[in-house]
Amino acid sequence: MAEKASRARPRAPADSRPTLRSLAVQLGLSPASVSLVLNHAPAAKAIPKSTQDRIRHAAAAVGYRPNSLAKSLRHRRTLTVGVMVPEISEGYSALVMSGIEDALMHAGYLYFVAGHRHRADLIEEYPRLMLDRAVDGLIVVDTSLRAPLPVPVVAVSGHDDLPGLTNIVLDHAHAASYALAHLKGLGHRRIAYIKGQRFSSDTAVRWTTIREAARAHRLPVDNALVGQLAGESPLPDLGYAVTQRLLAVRPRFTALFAFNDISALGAIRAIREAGLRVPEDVSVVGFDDIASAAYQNPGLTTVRQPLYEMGQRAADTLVARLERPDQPVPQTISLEPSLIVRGTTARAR
Amino acid sequence: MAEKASRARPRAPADSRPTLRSLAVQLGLSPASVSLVLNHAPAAKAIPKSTQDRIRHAAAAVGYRPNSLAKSLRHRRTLTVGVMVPEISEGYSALVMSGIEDALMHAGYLYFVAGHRHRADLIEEYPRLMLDRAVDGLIVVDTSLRAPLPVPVVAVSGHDDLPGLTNIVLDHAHAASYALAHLKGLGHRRIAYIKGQRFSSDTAVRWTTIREAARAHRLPVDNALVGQLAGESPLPDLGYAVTQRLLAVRPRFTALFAFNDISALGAIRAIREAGLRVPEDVSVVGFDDIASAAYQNPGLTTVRQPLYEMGQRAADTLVARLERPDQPVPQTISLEPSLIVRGTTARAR
DNA sequence: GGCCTTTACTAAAACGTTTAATCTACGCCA
DNA sequence: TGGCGTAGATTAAACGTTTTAGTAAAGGCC
Repeated sequence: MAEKASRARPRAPADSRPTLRSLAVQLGLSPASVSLVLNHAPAAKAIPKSTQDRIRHAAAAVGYRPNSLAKSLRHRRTLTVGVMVPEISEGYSALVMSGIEDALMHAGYLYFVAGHRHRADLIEEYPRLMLDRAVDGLIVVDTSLRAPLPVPVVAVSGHDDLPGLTNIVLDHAHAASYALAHLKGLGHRRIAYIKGQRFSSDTAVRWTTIREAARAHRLPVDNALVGQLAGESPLPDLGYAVTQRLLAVRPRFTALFAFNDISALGAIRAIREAGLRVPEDVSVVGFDDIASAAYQNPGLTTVRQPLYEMGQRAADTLVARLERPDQPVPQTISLEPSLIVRGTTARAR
Repeated sequence: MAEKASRARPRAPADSRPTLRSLAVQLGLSPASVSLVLNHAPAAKAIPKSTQDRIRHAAAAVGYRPNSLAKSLRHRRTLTVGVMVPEISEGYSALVMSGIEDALMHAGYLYFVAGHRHRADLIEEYPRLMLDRAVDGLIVVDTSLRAPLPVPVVAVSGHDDLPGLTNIVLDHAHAASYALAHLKGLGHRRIAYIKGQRFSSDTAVRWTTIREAARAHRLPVDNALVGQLAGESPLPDLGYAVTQRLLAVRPRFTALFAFNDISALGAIRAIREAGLRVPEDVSVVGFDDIASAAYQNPGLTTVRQPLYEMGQRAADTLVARLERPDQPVPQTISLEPSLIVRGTTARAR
């Protein structure tokens, strides 16, 4: 069957995979015919069943797998997308990526990942690198884009208005309202807030909607009780630092609404170190509902973002845009938050 | 300067990037010359400085970026590697990936990510998909490989002995010894253990080394106090379930050594729900030192794996193997654990 | 003036596909 | 006999690079 092992072969060194051409030679056919058949091209119907079978069997026998670089070069699409996140090693991005992964794999795409750590040069550079690799589209997570890109882009928690960009966002008005209604219902009036870092793409909307919700619920917002995360660390230390400052303000707040779960954890630590108990003395509400929120002690009360779904939705939307480029580009897709009440909130005393 | 906008261009439609050929045409040169110059090929020294400058300026002016599919097709290397992890959305993989990312980016590589969730079919399938995309090599994290692959592979926490495979491992003997010495020093003798899932690549070594360390420290190991994680969940629930069963065994254990931090968190919850305090009544030691371990309440005492470094080391090793294929393949690279004592361990009472 | 060397490039094949256009042999019909 | 349609393929260009082997012209040397 197979050719006898020969010391000097003309083509196809042992280490490289069979190619369309080598397969064709072996079959005594042209690469064109083999290609037509293996791709179920319409033109292949001119080729008799018997030959088709011969081709398919041979392909299976030698384990032929098409070289996708060559395919992509020809087709001008790679079935590959790029994903940009601030950090890989962090609850928020990780959950979103999880959703992205499932949806992309299901659609037959592979993806590159790049973590830019909010460094402006990398936010410029990575899209270029990925475009060089001919990605068909891009998903950016919690990353604000300056200029439009020459491929379809979907932004998770993005709020930029750029041509060719679809934003997947949370309904922040509802989110703020849920949290404040909950705290108000527990009797809290003096509430501290931690805003996000300036580079975080949700920071602005979140704060705007919080103030609107506070007004709607007739809750005062004391500027002295508004802190802001400063620094690049993806760890709770930033929330810890801000909270220490907020704790110095008198009269003391009875509840705190953090920008995210990570900073809420830091806040809780600061509160405890100040000799106060959570939730008996101070209630804390986080944001995101990252995986570890449920396993804190006590469990963290938080506004849940459907992060996995947001990732999934982003990937599905991108794939849809890639497969049907003639369809209109969705501008904004909004998802609903929910309030997860656990153990860090209690009635004000 | 630029050609006037014309309705019907022969080549290079507006939406596609300039190519080497279009650049050459524009310069009145052959693609060969342009390629030689832009790549600083040795043969380019025959080309006068003036022409070189002309080429480089034109390239910069039109923003020429080489098509890397074409390059890769020609060079038979893509500067791309594949990374396989069990879960993306989890502390362990996330930290390792972080290290991988930094090292790979630094070396000029991009990478695909695939999360297989320990499904055997995906563990088979993903390497194929990535090889189809012509990755130069593969990094697998906490994933056991059945068959050798036709590209260099580095495994983080891998213990398989396959040709072409480099394993990055922890010194498990030291890890076990540190933890048990610590517990023994606190007066614990009755210690419960949680083993990892069967599919976890560290499970076997870890347990072997724990028993050896126990013998060395003259600590008894009561089989009734040995549990094993069962199930696929990457959440603390598995540790919670196992610990509930272990808590039923009398006389009760005074300390527990969990397979990882995630399961330790579940264990702590179970212990508290049984009305016991951590660490006053029961000490708990985790493993890994994932990011959230430090921010538990109290902070989790754990055996730290240098996960970031392991990822970095894996990527560096892979790149080295790719760039110098003639060098011998390192079989095993071992890194040192350390014991991080926080608040979940205390003197036995 | 003849020969050699250097300078400044170019031609063309190759990487592995896809696909529109073309070809050949055959059978059939008028 | 000539013409035509069709089955069953093939050819060749194209995707965008790289790289070896070449070539034409100019300059140097005797």
